[in-house]
Amino acid sequence: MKKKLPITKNKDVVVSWVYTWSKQQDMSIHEQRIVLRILEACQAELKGVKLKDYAGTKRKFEHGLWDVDAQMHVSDVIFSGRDYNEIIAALDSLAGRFFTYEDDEEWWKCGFISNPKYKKRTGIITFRVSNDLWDVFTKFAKGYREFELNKALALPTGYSLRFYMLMSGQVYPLDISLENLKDRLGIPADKYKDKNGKDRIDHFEERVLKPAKAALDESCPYTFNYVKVRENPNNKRSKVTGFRFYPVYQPQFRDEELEGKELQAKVTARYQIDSHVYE
DNA sequence: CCGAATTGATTTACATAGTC
DNA sequence: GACTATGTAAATCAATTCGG
Repeated sequence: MKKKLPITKNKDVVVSWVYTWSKQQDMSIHEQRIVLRILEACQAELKGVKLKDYAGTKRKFEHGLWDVDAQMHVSDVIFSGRDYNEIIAALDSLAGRFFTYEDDEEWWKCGFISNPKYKKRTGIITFRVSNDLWDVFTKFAKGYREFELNKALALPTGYSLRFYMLMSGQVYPLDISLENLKDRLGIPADKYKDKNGKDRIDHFEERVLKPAKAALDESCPYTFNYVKVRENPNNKRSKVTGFRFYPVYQPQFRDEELEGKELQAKVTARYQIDSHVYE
């Protein structure tokens, strides 16, 4: 029986992503990197780079019947030092997380990864990614250019990535309270406040909003503008309670449109391989 | 009573000092 | 050096008071 793969507009996938990701606020930076490495592999695949040859010998992503077998080196996830307790903690935690997908047609849920392994002393980690999840990742990766992905990997904070996820597919302006925004970005509620507990909007803007916006402006298909939302909208000096984000679509950075045909061919080719196996 | 000036409160921009 | 916390002055609006 041929498995019906979800055929959904990229936008829907991205929305699904945002939804899921927003629930992963406590995901550690190492877990995030693992997820991003998977995304990276999806992009490589989209670009037609054979996974086997991708990034040297240590990294492998091989398609199986139900899963993608992934192999990488600890240094792909943990940049400084190599404490295997850390990588085990990250794999363990990530294996306990679930991705939920929903569109008009179907609903499903699966773990981010399964069968995580760490070979001691070699620094090699392996795990499996479900084909369903891989498909979603692939579609998401289409909207996220490689350059920016690398930047996200390097960012210890990952704010820009979260903003991207927040704004992708967003059509209307989005109001978010300061508390909610901090929550979504994984910033402790008491950060960016002075000792009296008052918000320092200036710092928040400087350290969080501006860098994220700058990163997205530079290379992403979706970015945003924002204005401050005040307690009393008529009073320009009243307290800032949140922000209103205006999504900005930058089609010049959307390679899906330009290379759409090529990408479609690549993806379809793999689908056909999968289909063949299923039948 | 009504508008103008003063006072008060609050936010922001800029600066400075401390920390890893 | 990058980041954080704190301080201070300028900006600016709301409320109050003043003068006619």
